[in-house]
Amino acid sequence: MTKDFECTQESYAREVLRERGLKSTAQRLAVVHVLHTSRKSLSVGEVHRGVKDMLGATGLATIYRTLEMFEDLGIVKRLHFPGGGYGYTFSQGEHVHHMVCVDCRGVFDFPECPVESFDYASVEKQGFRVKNHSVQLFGQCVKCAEAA
Amino acid sequence: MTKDFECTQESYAREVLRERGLKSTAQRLAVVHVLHTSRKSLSVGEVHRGVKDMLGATGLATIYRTLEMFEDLGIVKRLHFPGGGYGYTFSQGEHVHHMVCVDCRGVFDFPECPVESFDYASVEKQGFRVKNHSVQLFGQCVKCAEAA
DNA sequence: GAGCCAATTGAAAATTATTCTCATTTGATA
DNA sequence: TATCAAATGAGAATAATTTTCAATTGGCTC
Repeated sequence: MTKDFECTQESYAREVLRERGLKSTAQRLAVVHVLHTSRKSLSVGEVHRGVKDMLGATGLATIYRTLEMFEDLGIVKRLHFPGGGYGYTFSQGEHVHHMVCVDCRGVFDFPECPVESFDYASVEKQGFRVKNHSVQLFGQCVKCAEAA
Repeated sequence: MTKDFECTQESYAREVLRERGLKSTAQRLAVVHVLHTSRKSLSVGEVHRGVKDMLGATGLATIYRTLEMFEDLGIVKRLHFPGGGYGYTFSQGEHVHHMVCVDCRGVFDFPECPVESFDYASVEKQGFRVKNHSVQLFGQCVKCAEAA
């Protein structure tokens, strides 16, 4: 693996992997590169294609394995679309939520957490202990709005 | 179809279907019954099993078709679990969000919307027009907490 | 820099999930 | 109760995901 594509995001991934005793393989770093240079969320197949463009023949199973593992490590987020289907987006572990354009599947961050100030009292009095949450906004980005 | 299982939820579904010129078939009403009498979200397969228990042999394709259609009609909601996979829960069209127990996949409603008071300004100044949103809380319900 | 070893990968098979097709059945309406 | 478009069932077809296992490779040590 040359250093052609090295950047903050990859160093971050390397670091997280190293901490866990996992290897920073060319395939894994390519997944990071493909995802973080894309402004839209990518399907498994799209990530696969991107990685193949960088490295040549790459097993699809590796992509599945990597994405699942990265999700556990907080390196990527899986976003689900209203009509079904899902995609992955790069995520540097921070608490960030996403807006997804339902037309182009573009992903836009919003760092404020709308749920943060929410009073869980009413909810927790049922005895439910909230561990984490998922918030996604859906709509249309500027470009797609103009195109329509 | 006997009236054995008739109830508010089914009348509601009948009504929605009629409004759209769709038929209230035994299979569709059974899907409603199975989902709304379950306190946990059900996978496609679980809905299928439930419907077969009520009606006998039923095509799996019908279950897929029905659930997809019901989602469009707002009669059911599809919930995605953190580790992957998803399930359906009955939903009477109201704006309700859900807490999902990650152990038993039980579903608990919370009618207040944590996102309602959120100020979209920061987000919309990027030109993104928010159309709708998805909020899910994950955690542990009382029973599963006690069992653990 | 070479050698070692467990971790990782690729390729294909296996499994699982989902959609499609089309002949048959059924609900809603008259 | 006759009619007919809508809906279903069964299974084939397709797509998505996981598993298996031999071959490769990254990160160490020397």
